[in-house]
Amino acid sequence: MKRQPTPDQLLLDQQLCFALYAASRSVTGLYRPLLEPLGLTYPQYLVMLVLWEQDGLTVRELGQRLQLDSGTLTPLLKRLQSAGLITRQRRQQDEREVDIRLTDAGLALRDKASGIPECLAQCMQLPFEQMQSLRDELKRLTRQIQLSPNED
Amino acid sequence: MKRQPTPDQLLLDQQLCFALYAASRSVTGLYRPLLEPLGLTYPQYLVMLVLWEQDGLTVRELGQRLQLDSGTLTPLLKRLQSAGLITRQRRQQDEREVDIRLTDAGLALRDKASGIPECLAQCMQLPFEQMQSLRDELKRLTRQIQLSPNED
DNA sequence: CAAAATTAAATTGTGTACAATTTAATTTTC
DNA sequence: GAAAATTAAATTGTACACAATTTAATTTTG
Repeated sequence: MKRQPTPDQLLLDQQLCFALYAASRSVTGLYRPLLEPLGLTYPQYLVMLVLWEQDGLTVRELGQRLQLDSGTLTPLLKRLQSAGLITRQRRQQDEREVDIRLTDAGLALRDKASGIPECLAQCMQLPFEQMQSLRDELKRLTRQIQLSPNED
Repeated sequence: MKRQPTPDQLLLDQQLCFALYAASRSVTGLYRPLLEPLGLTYPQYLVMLVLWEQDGLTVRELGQRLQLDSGTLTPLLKRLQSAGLITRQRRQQDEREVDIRLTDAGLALRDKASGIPECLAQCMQLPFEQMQSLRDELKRLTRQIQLSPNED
């Protein structure tokens, strides 16, 4: 009954997926103390980034941008609404769609968030160029995955 | 009342964090159809990878390896136990610790999982060397983050 | 144009994540 | 060696993710 050693391909340290999963959660952890004074969670911060860039999107458009569905966004947006940062309103021209808009408070929060990216760059100790190339390689990977047919 | 354009630093597409977050969820999505026949979720698969590598760890040791706490692991491990893949037992020499061990079924599942890494590599369309370097850069980033004092 | 198909959100249910607290066992200290 | 401190899991509570279904509005089609 000699036990086979785990083949290299199944070793945790070999996995790109785990490196990604661990890095993503670590970076999110860096944001936590910076976002806490703003009263935002990390996914909520992402929504605010999108809205600061372009206000007045539908839930669907926000979802496309962030790759999140209404099952995730609807409750998250309700919390942002409770916090007074956004409004949610059915559109007149198509009542199926819900228009998400920043309140004055939501817009004002951008100033308080403006220092966060630089603070993060400090924490990560990555030269700007290296940060860019890592980011772009990850984007390429994500795009590649989403193009592939995902057998159905 | 002219609205200021969002500064570059706050643009979603500039964020390394979002590239990481999106890539991690995309890759997890690739695993889903491959793990479903094994009856595993992605975090459960990670636990199995660790146990296939070294059986008989405590919850704390598993947590160190995967960077997860007992709040996440305890219910996850209970599900693996319900699925008949592991056993959970208090250790005799220290009753605070819970020993996690593979059942025969849990060990046998390794064979069914052995093809997954290659399948993933196919999907991601990344040359092996590039996959390795991306993985190692992510590990370096994670290590860097976890070293930094995280102001307290 | 009315029935069928499609679409956008919301809802439901399961499974993480993670902070904070609790419980129980072990170590340390006085 | 008993009280205090520490430690390991478990528990509690909040907030995602995401599959699957439901609801309501719009579009397409026969």
